[in-house]
Amino acid sequence: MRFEPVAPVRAYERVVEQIEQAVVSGALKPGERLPSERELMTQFGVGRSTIREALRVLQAAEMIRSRPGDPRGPEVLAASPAALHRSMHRLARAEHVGLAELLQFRMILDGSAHLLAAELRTEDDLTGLDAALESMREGVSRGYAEFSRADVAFHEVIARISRNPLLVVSEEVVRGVVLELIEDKLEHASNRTSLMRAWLAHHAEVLDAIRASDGGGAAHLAKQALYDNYAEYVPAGQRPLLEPLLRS
Amino acid sequence: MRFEPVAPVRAYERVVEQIEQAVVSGALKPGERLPSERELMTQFGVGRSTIREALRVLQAAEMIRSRPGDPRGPEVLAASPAALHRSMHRLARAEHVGLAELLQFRMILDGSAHLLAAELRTEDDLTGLDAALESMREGVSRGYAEFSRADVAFHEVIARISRNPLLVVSEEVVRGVVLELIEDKLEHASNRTSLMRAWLAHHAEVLDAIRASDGGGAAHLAKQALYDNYAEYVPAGQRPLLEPLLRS
DNA sequence: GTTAGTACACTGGTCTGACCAGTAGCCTGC
DNA sequence: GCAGGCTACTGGTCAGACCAGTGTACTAAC
Repeated sequence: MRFEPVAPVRAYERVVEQIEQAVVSGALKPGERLPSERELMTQFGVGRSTIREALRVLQAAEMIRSRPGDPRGPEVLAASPAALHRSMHRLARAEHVGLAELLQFRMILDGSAHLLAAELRTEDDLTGLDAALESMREGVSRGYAEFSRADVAFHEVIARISRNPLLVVSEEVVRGVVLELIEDKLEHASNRTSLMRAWLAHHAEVLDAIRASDGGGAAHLAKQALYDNYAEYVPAGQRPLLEPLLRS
Repeated sequence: MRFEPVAPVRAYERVVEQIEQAVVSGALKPGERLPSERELMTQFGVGRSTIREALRVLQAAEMIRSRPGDPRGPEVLAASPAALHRSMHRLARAEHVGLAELLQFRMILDGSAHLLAAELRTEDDLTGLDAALESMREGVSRGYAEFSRADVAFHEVIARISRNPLLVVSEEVVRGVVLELIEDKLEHASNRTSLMRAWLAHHAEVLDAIRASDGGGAAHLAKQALYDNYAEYVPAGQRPLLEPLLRS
């Protein structure tokens, strides 16, 4: 017979618990309002400081937002990857997770998204991809910022075609963290125009593979493109970690 | 000329900012202590409630932990994936992700983990896997709960061999969510012993592939095993979403 | 000298009550 | 009909208090 260690349960934790439960169960939908702090205080039978600490925790988790003076009370937010992004970013900075691991993960996600996209794409999806590629082509002459936005849009279309929100969100988060880690190095890239052209050519190839419903090909192209573009920022000793993914 | 919208900066946010900065910059290392709330109050020149709200936020981010009565003050924690785990869990439950998407995602993660494990495994890793498999074999006769624990342990070893914490954490989270969704159905499974034996055989095959450094084979076996075990709970119309992954 | 027991100073958790700046909506007075 | 101000609220912050619990230093008994 073994006993579990018990931790004292704080009052604010039980408040968080109940509100969180109401949100995830759907009893409180995004856009709806919580009662005011003073009202919650009487409903929960605790002091205002307890309520406020609970609301702070929920706010840090990006579940609610409150604004002084708003008589409608704190707002319930839609689930967003913002909190996920923050915690992943923190973890990455704490260097348990380096660029190599992030890139590895991104190759996995991006490769799978392309594979699924190639297999599941409809004619409409292809039209959307054509449009996204065209924006990128225009972006080349409009400067890096514009091109980058079009690039992100292309990736988002791919992710959407794969029809898996988890894939979409994870990829978005990891992409953001990767960019934050190397943005200073990217700033100094000299030959941006040729980089953009190469990137554009990659995407055109990917699109061809997707059009041909060649999932394996699209996945490989996507992973290869990530490797070609970012591997130089990964310490040489860790690059072998990425290579098995290119062969799959 | 465009202006940025400004958001009022709360006092507790600036407290969070400073403490967080001290932690990520390394000025405060894990295991070290923050001053007591009353001391922080005078250092920051704010009231105790402000300090407490800041500490709550940091605590929700798993950066510190405080215990009443400890005269050494709040403890700075080492970076851990716990916060990431929580936010991913929340997102998975909130986003309209069904069993099909979860399983798809898990096949991707598990497949990639097995692929990497097969390519990166050392002799020591193989020893660890042998031990884990042995525990599973013993678990068969000790009942489902014991077997399940050994199974989880096996998966964790695999994930650790792949040497990517993101993969480890994501897979753990998704596995948890999947189990939550179907646990009621699993409870009623009648022929548990034969299920366990089949599962065990699967794992032995996987181990063989990993021993042979056959990444593709290990990945395929892992995905196939997930499909065989869980596809029956996925609505028939959504099963085609999973099949492209089996062919990669 | 060692040890059991106790007193104390301190911790975080919670409550109360207060004040402030700001908001939304009503409600005048034109 | 409408601009402008009034008012009742909101959240943000502070001050002060009490409590249960902890760690430590001191004391008393052996």
